[in-house]
Amino acid sequence: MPDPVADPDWMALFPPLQDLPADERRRLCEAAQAITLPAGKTVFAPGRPPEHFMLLVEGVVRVQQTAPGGREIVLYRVTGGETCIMTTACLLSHEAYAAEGVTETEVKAIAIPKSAFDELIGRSPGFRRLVFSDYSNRIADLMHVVEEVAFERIDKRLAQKILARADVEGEVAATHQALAVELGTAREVVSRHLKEFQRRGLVELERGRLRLADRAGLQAVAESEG
Amino acid sequence: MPDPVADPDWMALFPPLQDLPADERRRLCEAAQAITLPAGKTVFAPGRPPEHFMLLVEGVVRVQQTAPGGREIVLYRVTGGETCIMTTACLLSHEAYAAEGVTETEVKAIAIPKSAFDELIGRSPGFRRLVFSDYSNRIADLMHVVEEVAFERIDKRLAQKILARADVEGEVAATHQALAVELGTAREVVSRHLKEFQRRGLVELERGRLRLADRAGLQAVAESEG
DNA sequence: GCGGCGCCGGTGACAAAGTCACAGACGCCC
DNA sequence: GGGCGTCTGTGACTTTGTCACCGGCGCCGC
Repeated sequence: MPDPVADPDWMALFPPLQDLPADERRRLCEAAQAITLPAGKTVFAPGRPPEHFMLLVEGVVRVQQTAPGGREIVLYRVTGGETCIMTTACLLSHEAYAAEGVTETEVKAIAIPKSAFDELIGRSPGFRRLVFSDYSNRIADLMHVVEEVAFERIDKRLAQKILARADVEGEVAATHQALAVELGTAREVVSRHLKEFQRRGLVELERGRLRLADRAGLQAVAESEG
Repeated sequence: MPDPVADPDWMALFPPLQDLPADERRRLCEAAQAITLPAGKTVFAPGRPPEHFMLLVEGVVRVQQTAPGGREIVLYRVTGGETCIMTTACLLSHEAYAAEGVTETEVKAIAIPKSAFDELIGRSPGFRRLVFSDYSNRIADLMHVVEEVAFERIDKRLAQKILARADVEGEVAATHQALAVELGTAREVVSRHLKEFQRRGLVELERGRLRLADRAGLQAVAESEG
């Protein structure tokens, strides 16, 4: 029978932690602090050093970059069961944040003090794997962003994005501006392409939302070459 | 007096390793294997899983991405005293490479078997710091690339690049194609901008090389706004 | 109810960047 | 010297990004 102090609910999301001996789990749980953040809050931003290592339990954090000129681009999202790499990187190498993190939903997370993090990393091979694998995934995400931005056509990327963000009804709740930030482009560009999609009968547009009218057609655009 | 087996030359490049007790250093040195690669060799590429963790002792490895259409972009370079993150990431999370690594000079490196790497990571806080800090630096590099590609003008980036690659004489040995790959753009675009730089008296062009004629002028372009 | 204000989307004109096709120049090797 | 591959130049065109400005919509306070 599990010990409720050494096995809180959130720990189920992080299987590697369960490899730890019970007494270490207990110490970890005592050091950890559960926090809840509302949607739309800035979690981290350039110029604010973090103090804790973060495990995200529930919700979504969007990580994005803002250019001096005001244009923005979404880099990746952190969801439940993942660690916040930016925070980790800053904690471990004392560098400044180069990006900004914003909660997109209400977020529940576990904060672990740096000292406890260091100890865990040293003692638990599973925890190391967790952290390293999150790092690797972020690097893969970033390389994907580079590839998209540098080489792919906007219409293709836009089609991919709205297909990915559509709910089961085929509805996408996003302004043109929000989609532009996803792609790292300008709002006008998104507006024009959406207009063209509409002309071709691929989507129907409304203020602040759109509906997929021809999924197959959009798929064709999303998978088109060069 | 240092033990020549436990303190080979290359270890001086990796200070954290010197924190290890002498017997562990010795074991590490026995497990490690020094390798030398000629310039222009592909070190890793999508589809080939690595078997060793790599410490780069001397030389430069260029890491780049190739698009289906054949266009390429340089992501970052690995130099002496750094670890090869792509290799590490692949070793630790069993993912495929998403990029390609090519030696730009002759390269001397130390290969460490996965098992020895795991042990080191567990035992040496300094070694962990080394690996994590290399990870963080790569992430920072990649975010910088995203920012440049998504938001900066080509002429500005080109000016920065040739300033950075010029030797003390102000010479840059690179073809237009090579510069295009650095920036992730097309060769024609580079040719036209260089032509314009020449017209303005900023550079002198030759086949396969160019010379800075007006460093201050280029600097102005490199630092210009929007 | 009405007047602002801020966000949302639309548009035209233009500038910058990327694509395509092709041509000439240079270096090198036989 | 001829042939070949790489390097560079160029024109015409498409796509993307920028700028300036518009009207519409919703919301809030009065």
